[in-house]
Amino acid sequence: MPPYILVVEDEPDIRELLDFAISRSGFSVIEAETAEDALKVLDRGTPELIIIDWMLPGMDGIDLAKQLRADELTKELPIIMLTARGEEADKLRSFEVGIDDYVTKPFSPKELVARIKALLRRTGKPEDNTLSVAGIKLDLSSHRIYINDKDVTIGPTEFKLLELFMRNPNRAFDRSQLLDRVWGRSVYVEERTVDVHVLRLRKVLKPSGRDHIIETVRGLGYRLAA
Amino acid sequence: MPPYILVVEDEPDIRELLDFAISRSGFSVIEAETAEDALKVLDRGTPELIIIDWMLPGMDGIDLAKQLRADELTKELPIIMLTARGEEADKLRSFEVGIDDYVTKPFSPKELVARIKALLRRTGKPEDNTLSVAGIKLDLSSHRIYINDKDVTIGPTEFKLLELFMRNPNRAFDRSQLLDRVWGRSVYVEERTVDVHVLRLRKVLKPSGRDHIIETVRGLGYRLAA
DNA sequence: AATCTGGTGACACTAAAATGACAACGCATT
DNA sequence: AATGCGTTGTCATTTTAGTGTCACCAGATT
Repeated sequence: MPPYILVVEDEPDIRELLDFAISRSGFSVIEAETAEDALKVLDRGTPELIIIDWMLPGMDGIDLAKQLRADELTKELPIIMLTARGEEADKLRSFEVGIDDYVTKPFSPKELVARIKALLRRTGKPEDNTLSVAGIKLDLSSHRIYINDKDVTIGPTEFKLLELFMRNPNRAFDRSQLLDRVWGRSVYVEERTVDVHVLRLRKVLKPSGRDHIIETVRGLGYRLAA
Repeated sequence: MPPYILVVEDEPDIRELLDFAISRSGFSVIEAETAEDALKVLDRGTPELIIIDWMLPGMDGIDLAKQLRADELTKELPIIMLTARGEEADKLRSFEVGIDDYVTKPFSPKELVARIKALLRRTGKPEDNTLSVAGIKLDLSSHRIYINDKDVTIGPTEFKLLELFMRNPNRAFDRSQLLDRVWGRSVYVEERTVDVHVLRLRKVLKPSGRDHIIETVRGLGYRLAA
C-alpha cells in the first residue's frame, strides 16, 4: 500500500518538475493531466495528499477541490493548490472551499516539499492504529492480535473486550460496565456471561503465559494489569 | 505471456540470487541455463529486458547477444551483460555488439535492480504501473492480472475488489467500506453481495492456491493477508 | 460450616459467512 | 430487433463459528 501523492497538472513541464521534486524527497507520485483523470485515479485509492493546479482544461482546480470536499472518502484529503502569480486574489475563495495550503508559480521545489511535509505533519495520519500493552499488540486496522509477535485468533466479542481493557489499562470495570461498553446498552445478557468471555480471553492468552494480566477484582469485576 | 525479465545464467546459485533480487522488486523472472534455452524461451514471447552471463556453456553470452541484435524481434531488447572481474577488458567488445549495460560479478542486488530500472526507463518502456503482492500481479494499465505469471481472467468488480485489497494489504474492511470503495457511494447494493464477490474472487485465486490470502474477519468483513 | 463469588466445561442456540442457483442486465454480434 | 455471452445482484440454503446460559465446582469470606 504505497502511500502516494497525486499531482493534477496539465502542463507537462511543470508536472515533471513536481514529480521530480516530490519523488526525490521520498514520496511516490501519481500524475494526472486533468481533473477527470484525477478522479479516476482517486477511485482506485485515496492518496496522502493532492496537489492541484488552479487552471486546468475542462473542470478547473477549484471545482475539483469542491468535489473532493463533498465526497465522504476525500473529505479529509489535504489539498495544496497551485496558482499562478496574479491569481492570488483568489486565494480567499480557495480557502473557502477548504484548500489546506497554496503555492504560487513559479515556486521553489524546496518550498513545495517543505509545505507538503508540514501539511502531512499537521494533518497527522492516524495510520498506525495499533495498541500495545504488555507484549500484546492489537492492530485495529487489520483487526489482528499479536502476542509476543505471534499471530492469534480471537472471536469478535473477545476482541472488543480486549480492546477495551487495553485502552484502559489498570482500570477496573464491573460487569455491568463491561456489558455496556462491549455488548452495547441495548442488549440484555446475564452478567455472568462476562465471566465466560473473560475465561475465553484468558484461554487465548494462556499459551503465551500472558493470561494472568487479566485480573479478577473480587466483588467488582475485572482489570487489565499492565 | 506477462511482461518479464529473462535471466540467462548457468550457475544455479547466481541464477537464484538474480531471480530473488529481481522478483522482489516486482518483475517476473524467467530463467534459462543456456543460450539455447534462452532462445527457446524467447520464441514464446519477448521479455522486457534480458540479463546474460558472459560465460555460458555452449553458445556464449556475446554470441547470444549478437544473435538477438540480428533478429528484428529482439533488435531493441535491452541487454545487461554479467561479467566476472577480469573480463572487464572485454567490455569494449560488448558495447560494440550493442549491450546496453553491464554488471561485474560479484554484484550487489540493489545495484543490479537500479540498473534494470534505469535501463527500462531509458529505453522508453513506460514503467507500467503494476501492483504486486504475494505472487499476484495486477497490471493497472492493461487491466490484466497474473498469478505466478499465469494469466487469469477476472470480472471487473473482482478486479476492483482485488485492487483495493492489494493497495491496502492487511487492512480489514467492513462490507460498507468495500461497497463504498469498490461499487461507489451512490449505488445501493446489499451488503451480502460483497460476500458473493469475495467468493468469486477466491474462486479465481483458488487454482494457484492463493485463495486463502483473502481472509474473513468474523463480525467485520474481509482482509488481504500479505 | 455456611455462604458468597468467581472459574469452568458442556451444550443448545443463533448469528454470520459460504455457497449454489437464478433472473436480469449490458453489450457486442448478427 | 433478436441472439448469445459474460457479468451482476439477490435470495434460499447449508455450513461454520461464535454466543449465552446453566449447572457444578473450588476457593475465599464471613
